[in-house]
Amino acid sequence: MKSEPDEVSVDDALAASLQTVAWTGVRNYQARNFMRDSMRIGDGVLFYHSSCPQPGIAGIAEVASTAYPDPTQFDKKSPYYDPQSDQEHPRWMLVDVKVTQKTPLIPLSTLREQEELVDMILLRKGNRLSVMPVTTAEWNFITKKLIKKNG
DNA sequence: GCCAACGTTGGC
DNA sequence: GCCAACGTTGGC
Repeated sequence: MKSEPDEVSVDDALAASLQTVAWTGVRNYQARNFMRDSMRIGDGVLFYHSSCPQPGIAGIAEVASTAYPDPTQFDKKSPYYDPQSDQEHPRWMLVDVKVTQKTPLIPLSTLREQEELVDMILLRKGNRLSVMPVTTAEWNFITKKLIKKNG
């Protein structure tokens, strides 16, 4: 899951109550569908920092809620306000995300060097999804091989 | 700031 | 249903 650290970084999430943040602002149907249809509480999440000086994986998190309507779509003062959505039929859904571990940053350039990750959706040319699935093999490689356990 | 790639919109 | 125009994403 991608977040711009200027908006919500791993540190911001760790500082939040229960180290949990609502994943507001997703306004892409495919990304929404992944949250709405494919996520289960406890699923692992790679917390990715995008649109910043050092894009890359910055932490490990987990899905902390089932999907529910993104409140910012109804907030006229929010940059994510969507006048075409309505309370009875919310267009945008989100999940809560709980950060469990801040990791040393794994830069995008490092991810691209890994033979095991050539098929990652995140790394596909032109990919613009902010929420996308990770395979078990990719997850294991990243969390067990790339992320050095401290100590 | 640039620009490739993509998603959405809307006329037809 | 097609597709041009437009707006956005996001790395560089």
